[in-house]
Amino acid sequence: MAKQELSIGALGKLTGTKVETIRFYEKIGILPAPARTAGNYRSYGHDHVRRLTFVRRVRDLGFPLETVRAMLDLADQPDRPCGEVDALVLGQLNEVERKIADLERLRDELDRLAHQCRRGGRVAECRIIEALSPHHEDGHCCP
Amino acid sequence: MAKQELSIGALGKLTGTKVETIRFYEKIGILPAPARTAGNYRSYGHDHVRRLTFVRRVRDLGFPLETVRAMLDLADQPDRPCGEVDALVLGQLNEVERKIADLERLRDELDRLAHQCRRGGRVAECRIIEALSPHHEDGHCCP
DNA sequence: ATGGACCCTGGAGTTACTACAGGGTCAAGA
DNA sequence: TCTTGACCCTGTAGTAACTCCAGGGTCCAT
Repeated sequence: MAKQELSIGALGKLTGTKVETIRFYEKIGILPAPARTAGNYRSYGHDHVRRLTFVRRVRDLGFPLETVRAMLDLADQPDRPCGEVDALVLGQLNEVERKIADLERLRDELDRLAHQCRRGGRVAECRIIEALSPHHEDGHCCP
Repeated sequence: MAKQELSIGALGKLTGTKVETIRFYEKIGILPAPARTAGNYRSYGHDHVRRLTFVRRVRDLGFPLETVRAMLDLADQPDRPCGEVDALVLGQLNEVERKIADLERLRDELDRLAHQCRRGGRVAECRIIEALSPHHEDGHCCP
């Protein structure tokens, strides 16, 4: 395989992705089909690494593939009328901020648990459910 | 339905959860089976609201049900030997912090896009993929 | 007493992977 | 040169976490 070019297995290792998942992303159009070697092996370049890393991270943050696709479209052709882009960007900004807030509450409680553990040898009380309960600005509920 | 008690539809609305999903969580043991009315309707109380809200939020943050289950177990019986609990808590603390870092980079780029849009009428350039690419401490890859 | 909104169970469909089965490619070593 | 083990190919089937639908019962406001 030519220098700079990666086999599917190498790409998988670099990005923490299963080989089957990479082929799946190609099939559904999330990743562009790469060049092939003489022996019909897929051959990836650095932009594939970046794109796949992005996809995997956004998925790991709980966004569906549909959202990933919208973000990739934005990156692929950013010179589109602003109205189209704006609602998308603002909506996602909103969701990102909600997730950050939830994760911070989760982190604080996990932190507390870790310290409590180290002191008493037992956890004794765990408020992890309360950390992400109603009252903390409800987010997506209640009419 | 007695005061304080909710039908499955009401619980769904309160927590932003589909009725079918609630029944699914009951079947796989994430939510305890609630009391039934004379007419065989499920009847939920306030602890169900809190528990389900927690489950939905943790899922929305990209954690699998297996992790949700582990967290719920921790909440249900926190008085367990610390060694057991510690690895779990620290591992999750780690993941939570990685997610927060990724979300903050995503937020910064979305923010930039929103402002760029408002100024030029076009987005012109979008670095959203770069925001979650390698280099930014790789996270879960590279041997 | 009846029509519409809501509930029940059980089973099929969807999304996003994940794991084979059956076979070809390739580099290293006997 | 030949072989053998690691890796690749396509295609299909299985899994996780929902989501939808069919066929039927409950509830209550008119």
